[in-house]
Amino acid sequence: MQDEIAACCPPVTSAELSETDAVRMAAMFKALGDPVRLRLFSKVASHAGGEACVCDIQDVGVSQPTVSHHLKKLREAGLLSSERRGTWVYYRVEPQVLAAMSLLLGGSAS
Amino acid sequence: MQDEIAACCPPVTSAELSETDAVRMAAMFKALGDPVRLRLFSKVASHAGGEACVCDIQDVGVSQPTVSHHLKKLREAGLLSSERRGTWVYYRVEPQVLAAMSLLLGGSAS
DNA sequence: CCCTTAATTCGACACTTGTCGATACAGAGA
DNA sequence: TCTCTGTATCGACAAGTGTCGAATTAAGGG
Repeated sequence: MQDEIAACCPPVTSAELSETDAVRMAAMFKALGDPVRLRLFSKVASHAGGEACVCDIQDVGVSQPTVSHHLKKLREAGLLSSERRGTWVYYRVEPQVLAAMSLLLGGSAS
Repeated sequence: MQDEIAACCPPVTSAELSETDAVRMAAMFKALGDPVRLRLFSKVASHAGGEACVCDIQDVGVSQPTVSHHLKKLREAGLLSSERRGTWVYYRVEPQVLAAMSLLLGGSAS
């Protein structure tokens, strides 16, 4: 298992990143590089059941369109996935991507 | 040991980030959110002896002033430290910060 | 001193990003 | 079908970012 993680990348301390890998990984880090986005991500990640409705997490001090915009960015970066169920849209964390980032930074895969 | 790491933060999956912690951590992720910067960081981190002279790592496809600019950003984010020795300036990774990010993403501290 | 090499700082500019209000879309119920 | 609530998209704009060439500082060697 975890083939996708193995694909990219070993810890930064062990080998130099290729340009392509750097582009891929930088996009993920960039997605967490905004305080509002990081908080949204954190709210989803720590929410009971592993998923959260937008309505559960949208209290981060910015307007509703801005929340939606940031969630889209997190989705495009592959960090979150979304699913509509009835009126509500639920977001959940993509664990492989999270693990890949953690691994790159030198931690063990969770 | 690792008091600074413990100070910020437990894994995202275990608790929601405060606004202040989100600002602190987002700044670190942001620093790695550029491909050129991530490559520079990777080159320093994987360099023999745990440190690298600017001249060792400046071949990343952008001009030398741009390299210097990115290294400054990484320094300001606390990810790298620098020291001048004679003509050359050496950069090295700050391990606590790296560990804090990895921990936040759910990996074990390295 | 002057010259050479290493690295940073400066000034400028195109491009990206975060934010908002207004608007549109989706589903559930009356 | 009309309305209400939840979410996404649009259009606009100020602020931030990555990049460069030119100029500057730092250190060493003639």
